[in-house]
Amino acid sequence: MSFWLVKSDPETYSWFDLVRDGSTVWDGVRNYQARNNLRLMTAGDKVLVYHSNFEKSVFGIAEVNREFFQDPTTDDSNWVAVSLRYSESFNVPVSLQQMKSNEILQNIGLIKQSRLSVMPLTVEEYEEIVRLGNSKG
DNA sequence: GCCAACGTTGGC
DNA sequence: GCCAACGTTGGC
Repeated sequence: MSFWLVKSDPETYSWFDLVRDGSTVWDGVRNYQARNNLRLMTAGDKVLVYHSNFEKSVFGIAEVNREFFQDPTTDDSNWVAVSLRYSESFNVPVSLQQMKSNEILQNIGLIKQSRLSVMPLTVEEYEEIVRLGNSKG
């Protein structure tokens, strides 16, 4: 099993939309590096969902429930989508600032390469973010 | 709203 | 194949 972090502009599609919908097609990715990561996802992989822009926090955990397929929003076969299923919401969202000041998380793509929208996490990084998200208040 | 970082495009 | 110009993203 692998671990990932995906970014979304909450005005386009937010974590709360995923909570409501139960699952969604993660489409519209138009960056080769992000696309390559989508192609590496396998069913059951854990995916943290981050809001860019004004919220800048990880809100919870989703799971890959359908591996990559042609992005339905384009006929261009370069681009793929996956389907994600809601898994669990954090007690407290984990902010970008918290992650930046955490030693374990110094090398995550979110900090190192702020424009990449789909990135892998190590198990240590994944578990640290989940730990922060499930801590009390 | 500004700007840094980065990706893409196109002229040569 | 290089690189300048341009567009987009996202943090501040």
